[in-house]
Amino acid sequence: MSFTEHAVEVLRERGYKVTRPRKQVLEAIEKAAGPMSPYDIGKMMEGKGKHLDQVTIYRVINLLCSLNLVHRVFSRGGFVRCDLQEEEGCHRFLVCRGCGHLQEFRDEALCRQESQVAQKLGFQAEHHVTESSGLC
Amino acid sequence: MSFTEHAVEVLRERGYKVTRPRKQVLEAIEKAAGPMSPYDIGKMMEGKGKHLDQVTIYRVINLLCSLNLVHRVFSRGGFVRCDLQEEEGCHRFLVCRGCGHLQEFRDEALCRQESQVAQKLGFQAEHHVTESSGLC
DNA sequence: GCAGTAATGCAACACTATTGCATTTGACTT
DNA sequence: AAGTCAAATGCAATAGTGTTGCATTACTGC
Repeated sequence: MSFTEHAVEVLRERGYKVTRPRKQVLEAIEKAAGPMSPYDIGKMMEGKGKHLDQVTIYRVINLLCSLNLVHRVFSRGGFVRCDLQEEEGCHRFLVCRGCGHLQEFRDEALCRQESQVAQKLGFQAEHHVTESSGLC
Repeated sequence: MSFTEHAVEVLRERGYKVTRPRKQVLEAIEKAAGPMSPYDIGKMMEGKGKHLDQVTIYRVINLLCSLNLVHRVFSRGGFVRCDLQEEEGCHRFLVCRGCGHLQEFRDEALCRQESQVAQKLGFQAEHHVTESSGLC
């Protein structure tokens, strides 16, 4: 099952309508090589002769983020598909400053340790996002 | 020695001129309760009757970032003073989703472990940024 | 196919960020 | 204390990011 197909199922399960714009945004993100900004998606659609309003794109992306179907990559100013839905609360990106390659992964131990250190500082952590840059 | 005073010394040491705009941006960030965006800084200055061009603010902030004097907080869209210059390559923020309180800290062990996990994935990490949300 | 609501499109607006070029000014010399 | 000059700023222009309110459209369930 493709990323988009899976996401469509999640939308349905949660009671959200499966609309043309939502499918288009999902497909754009699925096919993209790297993070896509809302603007990128709009331009891509325009290029294909299918106009999508930017406001709609923002709203769709917000929804997809809240459903953990896509993740924002801060350091790249865009969004990527998320294929690691099992766990929540923690995700990490490796971003290569050479080729731009991006890899997402999770690590339970790291996540636990992070929360522990936060706790020692009097903080109840719920969610961690780590972005590492370097060379792949 | 205040944050601004220290930063001014660093600028001088590194051969950068100590200008009125640079001091103003430093003071704005020093006094701020939370992260300041370039726009915030511009408005703050305007409020005090001291105009500062936005382009200048962006350029000053870029310089301060490159000198590790301020850090960007992605999840808040702003910049905070950095008082932990000793180590480089790794920094972490705890952001309280209740009161908005922000705390920066470092943890060598966590940083090492992160790099190790990255290495196992074939990635030579140079820099990590983690932002954790939760409750303080 | 129809009804009703959720979602979209549009208009408008505010903030983020960058480039090129003319002008100014801080640091250094004398 | 005044002069030099490269570095830094200000301005104009431009493009991308992100949000709100409201009228219209189109999915979903019947």
